[in-house]
Amino acid sequence: MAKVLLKDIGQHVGQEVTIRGWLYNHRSSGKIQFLIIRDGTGFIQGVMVKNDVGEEVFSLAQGLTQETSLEVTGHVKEDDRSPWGYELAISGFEIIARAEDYPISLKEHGVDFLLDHRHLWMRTPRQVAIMRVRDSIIRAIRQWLHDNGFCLIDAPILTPAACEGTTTLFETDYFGEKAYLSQSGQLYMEAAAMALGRVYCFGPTFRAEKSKTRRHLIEFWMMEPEMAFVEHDENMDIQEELVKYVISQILEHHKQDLAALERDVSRLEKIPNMKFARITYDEAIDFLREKGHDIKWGDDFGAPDETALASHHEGPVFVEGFPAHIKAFYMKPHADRPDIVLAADLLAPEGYGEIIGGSQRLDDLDLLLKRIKEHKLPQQAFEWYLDLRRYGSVPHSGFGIGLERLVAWICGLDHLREAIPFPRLLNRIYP
RNA sequence: UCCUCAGUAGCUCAAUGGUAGAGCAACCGGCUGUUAACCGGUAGGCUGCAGGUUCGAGUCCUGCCUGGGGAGCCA
Repeated sequence: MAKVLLKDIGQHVGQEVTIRGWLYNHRSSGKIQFLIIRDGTGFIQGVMVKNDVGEEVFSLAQGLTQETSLEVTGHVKEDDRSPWGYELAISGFEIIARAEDYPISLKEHGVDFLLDHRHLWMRTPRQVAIMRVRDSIIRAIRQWLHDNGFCLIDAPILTPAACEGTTTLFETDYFGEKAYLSQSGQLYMEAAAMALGRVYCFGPTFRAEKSKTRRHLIEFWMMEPEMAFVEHDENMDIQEELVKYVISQILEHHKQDLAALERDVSRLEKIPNMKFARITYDEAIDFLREKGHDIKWGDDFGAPDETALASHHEGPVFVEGFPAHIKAFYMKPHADRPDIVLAADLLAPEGYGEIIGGSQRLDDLDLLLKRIKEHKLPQQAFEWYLDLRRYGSVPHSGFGIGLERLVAWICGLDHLREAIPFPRLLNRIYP
């Protein structure tokens, strides 16, 4: 008997097959039962008729509970009455393990309850769709980077000091010395870019901030490309191409998942063929002041500011040329205007906020030393980083993509916690 | 840290200061095409915790705890 995955069930119409999975839902009538079975790759409606399987099998099936694991044998048929297009006319089944009192019903649940049961919540169709899209987003980014000459370089997770020195770090004990969980692999990528030219890292990052909004996670995944001999404008060109490639790949391969998520794809479909808007920080401030926002030159954007800027554009928008004092120490100043830096944030449309932050890096040793002092950073911890400027410094640029924000935008999620399998949130580390 | 909302059955929610209820899930029964099936029945509660006001508190007051949404910060 052929053991078949549900994603391939269409190739077995007319055949007797065996499937293995879990009971998603069960409806019964006096002499006919409907068993909705999922196996991780798809769903199918199993139909069991009392006259076909006999009294004993039929009554055993009556007592099946939600999420009981099963091996089911039957005849595959096309049928429009099934929501999945195919049906299995069940001839027999075996219980692998009976589930007791499954907590997640098909009705609505609250956020707190679902997060406490994330390990089971994952089984629901919506969450499965998100995880599949997430997987493909990661693959698409890797594919594009690989095709464009980038080499994957893994950055360390345990680090001796703050990479950027600003945000709060998770402290841990490193054989009697203080160590910190990485909040960025960027500085290490700069070293790697001097070795291999074009590199990137992809790993978890940790921010011990008391952030409690839909746009924040304590632990999230970031992709950080870094490129030697690439300057500010080309940096943005590369980001734009990468984002367009990812969107087009997901639209091509995940129509069904996006439909399951009830994602309106009409706005996404325009992205690959459009030119991303680029505005300067100066223009952004003027625009926001015209709109009545309480902001002046030199201020950083708040969430409502970002939303206003993004909603004024149909697609993603780059904001470039930020005041130096609100940005990180390693960013290169503009040649004619030393008060601003060659940095750009990419804001996603539809209120999803900043998905990429990038900049050209400061390649001048003396200026970098000065910035480290200004930011009151321990110079000794950055000696290796300063070496990159001592031994053949070159212009270079890079950026960081927040994976979960990209997933949330593409899937149309209203909270980042659904964009990662096991979210770490403020005061929540279970399960 | 601040602002704001909430906490009642396993889950989602009701209940003018006056005997704590429904739907779903569980269990029992009915139904040959169900689509979060439907119909009938059974069981299920120290109303987040601690005080207070009151003849009487799920409801009003105070404090605490837990969680949601937002701000700041960021990807």
